[in-house]
Amino acid sequence: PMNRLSTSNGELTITTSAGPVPSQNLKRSPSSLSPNCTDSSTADLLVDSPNQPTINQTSSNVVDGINLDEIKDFAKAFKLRRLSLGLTQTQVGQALSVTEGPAYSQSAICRFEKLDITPKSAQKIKPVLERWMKEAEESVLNSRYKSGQNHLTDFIGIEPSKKRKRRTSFTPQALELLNAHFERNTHPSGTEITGLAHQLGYEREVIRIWFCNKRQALKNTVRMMSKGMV
Amino acid sequence: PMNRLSTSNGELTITTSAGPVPSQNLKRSPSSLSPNCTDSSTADLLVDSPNQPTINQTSSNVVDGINLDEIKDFAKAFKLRRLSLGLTQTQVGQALSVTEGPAYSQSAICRFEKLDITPKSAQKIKPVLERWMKEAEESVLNSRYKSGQNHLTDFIGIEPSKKRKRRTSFTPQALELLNAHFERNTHPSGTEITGLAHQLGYEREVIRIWFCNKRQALKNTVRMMSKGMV
DNA sequence: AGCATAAATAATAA
DNA sequence: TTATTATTTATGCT
Repeated sequence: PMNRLSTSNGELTITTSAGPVPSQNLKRSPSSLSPNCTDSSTADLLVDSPNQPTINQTSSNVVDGINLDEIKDFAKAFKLRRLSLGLTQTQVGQALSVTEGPAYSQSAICRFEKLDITPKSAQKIKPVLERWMKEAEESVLNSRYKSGQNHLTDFIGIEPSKKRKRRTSFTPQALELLNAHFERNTHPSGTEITGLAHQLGYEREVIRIWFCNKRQALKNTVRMMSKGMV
Repeated sequence: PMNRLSTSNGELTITTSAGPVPSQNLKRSPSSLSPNCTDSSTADLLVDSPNQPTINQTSSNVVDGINLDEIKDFAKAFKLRRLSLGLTQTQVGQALSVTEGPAYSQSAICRFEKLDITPKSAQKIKPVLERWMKEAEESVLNSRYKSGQNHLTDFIGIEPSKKRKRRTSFTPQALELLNAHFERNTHPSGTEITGLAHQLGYEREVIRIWFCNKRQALKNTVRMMSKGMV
């Protein structure tokens, strides 16, 4: 059947700050070039002894004196906390390589959360993640008592989430003009559209689409009103 | 400065079940054909009154007698809960269209979470989402006392967590051909994709995705080069 | 160590 | 609503 985790924890209480949800983002690890075939690696985290089963492959609860249930619970809690902080695996990984040295890639975080690692490896990483989680929490808590601006940023050590490229947004002036036009004529000619675009400094296509969507909206409004839904 | 939410909530307590984290998944809305210019839409949720600012654009706390802070808090809580249940926007959307009628697409959920909607719209959707969240919670709680297998499935109404597709690896020959195509045309037509897929012996979808990712990579490269990061 | 990139999710343009 | 793009996550490989 489904490979279910044998975990059996009860509740998990999450405390999240009031601050602005630092919405996910951050340019991915520069897919820069120079694929230097890192030879000087120490690849210890993910490979300790050959062919050891990963945690999610084992069914027992204790292996080599390591409490797997505890690790499973922690992994879940960690992920949830990460999400509640609005952070990506990449961000955490980057933060960690600053704090803890360069051994915590996005991949490593991913594998830990999925428990796609051996018990020994997990045991080794766990305290690092615990420490980080604790600090992250404090950082968030602090922000509550400080300026109100949360300081997770300092903590992360990187630019916080550059905004995703925003879709075109029209200025109120532009909207005014567009709406005025729309009232006169919901189907402007190609020439008119070009004129508007030029006059307002938007791409012609953007203006064209605006009229499409506007007509759609009008149609919906009419329909709703006729249904008494508005 | 940053557009911060003016929310001021305190804690948020999340209770998560023990069950297997229903890892995210679910095929996206079939990228099927027939780009029928849906005219018969009902698009009511997103358009109530013309040019009303969306919630995240307004700074006040109460508009039209609607408590925006409350909605903001709820939106956050909703997202967190959704994540803690391991559900995607798509899944919630699908579940809702079964329960509540066909007006809750992934996009709608996305917009609600981002508060990229007008207060009125939000007010209209909120109770639906609240109800759903409440039920989802109960469903999870129940599972604890029952067989141990959680019944969120019944509730969601869809297959839970299809396994992630195995990562395809392309042969050097295939890559050569694909790259050659890409250089000629980064946006192959449906027919071309089908042809390539057939010729190379891969699934059509795999080839389609390859081009998506390739375009993405190209864009990233260009962006970096223009920033002198390369 | 951990990159490169396939696959999946979220957001947005059309 | 649907199609596609923007971003994140996961994994094959060495």
